[in-house]
Amino acid sequence: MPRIGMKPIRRASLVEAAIAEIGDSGSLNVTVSRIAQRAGVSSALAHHYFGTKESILLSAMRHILSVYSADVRAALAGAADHRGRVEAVVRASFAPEQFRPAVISAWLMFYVGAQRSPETARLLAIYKRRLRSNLLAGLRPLVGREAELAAEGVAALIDGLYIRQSLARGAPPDSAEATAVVLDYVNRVLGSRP
Amino acid sequence: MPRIGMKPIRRASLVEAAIAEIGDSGSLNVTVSRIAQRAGVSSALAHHYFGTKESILLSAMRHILSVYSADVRAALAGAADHRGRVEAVVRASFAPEQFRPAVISAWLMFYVGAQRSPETARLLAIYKRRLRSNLLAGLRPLVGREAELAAEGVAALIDGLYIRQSLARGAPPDSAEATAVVLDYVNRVLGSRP
DNA sequence: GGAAGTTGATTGACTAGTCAAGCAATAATC
DNA sequence: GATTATTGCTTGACTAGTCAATCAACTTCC
Repeated sequence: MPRIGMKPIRRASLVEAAIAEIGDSGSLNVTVSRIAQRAGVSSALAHHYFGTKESILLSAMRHILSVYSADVRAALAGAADHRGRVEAVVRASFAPEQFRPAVISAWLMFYVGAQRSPETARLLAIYKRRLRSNLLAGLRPLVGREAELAAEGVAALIDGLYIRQSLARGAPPDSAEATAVVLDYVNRVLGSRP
Repeated sequence: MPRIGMKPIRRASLVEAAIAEIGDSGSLNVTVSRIAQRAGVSSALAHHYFGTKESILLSAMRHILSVYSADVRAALAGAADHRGRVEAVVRASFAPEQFRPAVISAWLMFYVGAQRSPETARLLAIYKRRLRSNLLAGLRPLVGREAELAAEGVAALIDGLYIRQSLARGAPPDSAEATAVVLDYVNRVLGSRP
């Protein structure tokens, strides 16, 4: 049943299947066969479209990062002031679409992958830089040179809450509580300033 | 050259080699052969003493956790008041002996392992509970029911700083800065209370 | 007829775990 | 004090299994 124009469809469904598979198996059992099977195709086809397994996983990572970036941009667009911008970044980070088991597992796997794959490390470094930059843009006008320390703290807090959630398999992620923890920190940093 | 009484020596050196190997290769390349080779023995010997690969890795984890526990206890013993106890836990968490590349990589691997190994998850849950309990003991007398949120924040901050450091391969971990970030948070929570 | 899409079967590399045998130090026996 | 048995230690070679990647062939569309 070969229909023309399947390339983007297959690529998308394989990427989706890879993320789901990572989420289910906890990131190490992911074989190309399993990903392909979940996407409803043969493993050979996965290789046909991606070449290597690493390429599939990198595409999955790029997909997650780009969805996250879009969410952050959308949240920032609706923010009224500096404080609002910081809160927007935090809320976007824990939006239910992001803060769900499959994506959380995928993030953990990215950190592992970055240990050996330079391309994974590069993508993660871009995320890290962008997050820091977004936070600083909101914080610096409000707290001046304290901003650096605070941005580092907020970023680490976000990453830490993700990683801790990955441990609680079974318990569904609680976006509201995670957001509350980070915003509490932000409030302490900003105090009652404008 | 078989001398009697080698069992504890071999077990210790294999555990040490496992941690070093995890640190070098970033946690996934660790094969029993490599661990054994680094410890200067054959892979069969590693199986003789540990039975399974998982058992080697669990022993490595237990070793790291027990050293960390001892460090925390020692730091707590020297603390004068509640605030000192919280600071002691934080400082112990980033003591140079703990906060070094091999151990940081090992922690990352524990989180990954916990996804599938119930025993790993159990050990990590114990660590999580103990950390929380240590923090609460110091925080609760000072901030009452705000303590829960603060303890969760401090714990996530510690985990997050570890995970972020795992990314900075090459750059040596900066214990002082990590400690400063967390203590800054603690100070904001405690304010200028006694 | 050619191009795009797809797969079953295969290959080659790697790995955890097993096994039987060999070696050195101690203990038992005379 | 010398011989022998026992025990702990160690290994090379092997098994069985997995997985990424390749290939040759088949199918449908234009």
